[in-house]
Amino acid sequence: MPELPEVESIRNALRFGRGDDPPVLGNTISRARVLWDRTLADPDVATFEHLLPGQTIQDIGRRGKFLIFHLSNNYLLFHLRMSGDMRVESADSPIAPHHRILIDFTNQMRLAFNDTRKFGRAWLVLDPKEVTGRLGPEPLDPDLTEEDFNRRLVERRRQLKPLLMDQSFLAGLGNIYTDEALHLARLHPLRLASSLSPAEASRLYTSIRSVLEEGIRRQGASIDWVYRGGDFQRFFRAYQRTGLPCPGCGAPIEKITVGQRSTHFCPNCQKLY
DNA sequence: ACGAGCGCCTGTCGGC
DNA sequence: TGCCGACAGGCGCTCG
Repeated sequence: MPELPEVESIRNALRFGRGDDPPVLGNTISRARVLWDRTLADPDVATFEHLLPGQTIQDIGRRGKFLIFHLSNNYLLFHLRMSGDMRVESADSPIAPHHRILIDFTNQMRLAFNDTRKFGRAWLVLDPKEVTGRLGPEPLDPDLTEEDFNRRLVERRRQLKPLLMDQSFLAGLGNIYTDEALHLARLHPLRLASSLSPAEASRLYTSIRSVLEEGIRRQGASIDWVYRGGDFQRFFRAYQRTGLPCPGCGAPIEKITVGQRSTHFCPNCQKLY
């Protein structure tokens, strides 16, 4: 579900508002309710609901695919996994299907974590590194240089697709943006990272940044039945384009399975050897 | 270190 | 129309 650009778009909507939705930055929490216990990873429900009221949202950040609320005394983290979403609504509106956690504010608004498939998780902690400590670097971090990335890449003897989706290697890519980055870089998803030439590694570095930046610019992708407002799906080069012409050469896009995930690529532009 | 399989969940879609 | 399997933006676990 949401990958880095979608989480970043949600973060921006919560900070600055979007459409009719007001921002929640600066709001003070009046009440917290957990409607599906397993959504809360830590602490227990009673402690969570007790600690939140009175705290103010001082900032809203992101690390990889984690959304991070900086509160007065704690950090509140969400991982949206496959179907999670954040909704801002009136505090007295009816509880919609699949709402899992509700956070009411003193201004009569409410933040709802809606998650059809129940894979999403929330944490309330003193230090966000308790949750995000094992993540790899941020792909768009200016401090992540091409040299750093290429060095870490070619020392791994692993297929590119699963490596790029490994959050401890790089934080934020999922199935969509991995396929898009590999297509833009003209690299086969099964290529071993250690086999890349310096030029190929550089192409991958540039392509990852390019597709993530475009995703953010288009406010993410809206696919399946989970509409999020973004329209990056209209500009996919490979993802979910099986049989459609490659934007580079016109050959039909192929779909294979890699690491249990559907993988889309152009057999002409992205050769294995 | 790495890949494969599975579990966790609900909903949609296509084929029969 | 109804049923049934495949599949879906993720990740943690076990097992070779």
